[in-house]
Amino acid sequence: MSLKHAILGFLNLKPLSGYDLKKAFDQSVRHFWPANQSQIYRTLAQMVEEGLLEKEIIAREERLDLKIYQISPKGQAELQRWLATPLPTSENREPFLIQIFFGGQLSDEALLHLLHEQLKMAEERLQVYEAIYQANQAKASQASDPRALFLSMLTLAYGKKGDQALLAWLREAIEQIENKNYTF
Amino acid sequence: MSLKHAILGFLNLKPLSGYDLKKAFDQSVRHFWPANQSQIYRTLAQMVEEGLLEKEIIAREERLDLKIYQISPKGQAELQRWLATPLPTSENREPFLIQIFFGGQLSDEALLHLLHEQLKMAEERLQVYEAIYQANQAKASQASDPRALFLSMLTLAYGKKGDQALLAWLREAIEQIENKNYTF
DNA sequence: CTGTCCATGTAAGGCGTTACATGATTGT
DNA sequence: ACAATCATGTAACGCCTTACATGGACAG
Repeated sequence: MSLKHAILGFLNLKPLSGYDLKKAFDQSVRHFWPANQSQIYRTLAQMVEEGLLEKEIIAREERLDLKIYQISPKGQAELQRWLATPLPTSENREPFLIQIFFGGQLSDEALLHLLHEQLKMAEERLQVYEAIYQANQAKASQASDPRALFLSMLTLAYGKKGDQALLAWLREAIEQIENKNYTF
Repeated sequence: MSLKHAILGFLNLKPLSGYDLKKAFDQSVRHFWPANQSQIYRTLAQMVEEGLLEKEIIAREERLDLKIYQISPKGQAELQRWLATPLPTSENREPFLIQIFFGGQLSDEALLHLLHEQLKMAEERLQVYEAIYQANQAKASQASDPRALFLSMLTLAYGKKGDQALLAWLREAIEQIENKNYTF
């Protein structure tokens, strides 16, 4: 389960509450591993049971107890093991491609509409990636660990390259359909 | 649920048994929508209940009854509606990127090993795509519906472009890590 | 005083995977 | 004779999503 390992990855940097973890996901890995709140809490409980984490309960008057999770030695070992183990390709599902695949049953207009919508979304996503990229580039010179920063930025570069390829594909597809050029 | 709509897409071309459907998936859309056998049978039953399909039972002496599924008018309407409706971007999970993101906690060797394994897998996948592509190109001139064939081939082109982008990204990452060049 | 943030969780349901179960037919 | 293919399904489990539930602190 990758969610578990992503949590271990964050907690190995520093102890966090469930709430903080959710923010950490949303601010970084959500583009390739969205995590939802209720699932985080459930998984955290499970991981404590498995001995991967330790839970520290901080009582506060008049407020909910704050629960801080720390990685255990067993958790660190598991993280190291998992991080170094090559994974089989993840089988990604692309419902959009099902639409294209069966596009023979659709008019040119409907088809082009689908493609233009994808184009719009990919463009917007790419702009978001570029903005994050540049913001980090500005801070790069003061980074305490340039190698770690570089690696985290690699995941962004992956997103950018992927979107650029998608855009090129979409534009070509649109043009071919418009010209009724069905060669491939 | 996209599985349902993919099934509608196939059955709109011609009636099939559950077994045939599984083969249809495996021979075409599995790269962007793998479907597993038991799920197909369950979904088929569900779709009959919803009135999207009709089930014809063909008795055969001494063998299991053969069950052929046909799309109903309601199913055709639903397929048309779904095919023409733009979908939000599907959030794809990439466990491999989690490993890279937390790669700061890994040695260069371990990191390069991960990347090389991905490289190998992407190269193999790309070769498979190329082979399918060329096999279809050979048959393209006799196609009864060149537009439909073109569209199904578009999904393959998508896979190829995506893998090419992945390969470029991987090669660049490997080189940068080898040279300890952490710029981005 | 209204909304957003902080902070925790539970419950139900959906989609998908893995394992199990059965038995005839066809090809080597 | 043995394996692969044809052909159908059930059961259990896992991961994720959506909706629900609660309540203090703080900012405009």
